[in-house]
Amino acid sequence: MKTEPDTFSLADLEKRAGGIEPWNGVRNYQARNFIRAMRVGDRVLFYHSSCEIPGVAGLAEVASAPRADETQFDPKSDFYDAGAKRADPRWTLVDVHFVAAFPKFVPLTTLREQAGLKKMRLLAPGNRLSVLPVTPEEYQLICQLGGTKKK
DNA sequence: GCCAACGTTGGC
DNA sequence: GCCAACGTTGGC
Repeated sequence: MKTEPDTFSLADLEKRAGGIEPWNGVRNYQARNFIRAMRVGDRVLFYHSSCEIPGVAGLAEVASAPRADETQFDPKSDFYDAGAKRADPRWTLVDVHFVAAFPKFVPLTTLREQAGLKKMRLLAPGNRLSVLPVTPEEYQLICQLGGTKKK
């Protein structure tokens, strides 16, 4: 899951009550569908984008079932969607729970050097999705690069 | 700040 | 349903 650290970083997540934040504001159908496939306990790589050194900052996990993103119904929200209906919500979120900051930040440049990550969705040209699937192998390799024992 | 990539919108 | 225009993302 991607976030701009200037807006909301892994350190910000850790400081939240219980280390939990509802991941609102996703407004792309493909990304939404990935969220809808999430289950409690799913592991998350926490990626910092649009910053000085983009890369994976650490680990989080899914802490709720997918549910309606309330900001779609709030006219005052930046994420308001006039076309979204209560009876059939258009946009979905999960709660994200802090797990750990990597002892070693894993920059995007390092990810690109890995033979084992050639097919990773995050590294595909023109990728713009804020939520992307990761294979267990990719997850494990990136944990090793980050200096965290695999879980 | 630039630009490539891609999603969305809206005219037809 | 096509496609040009436009907006956004995000690395560099």
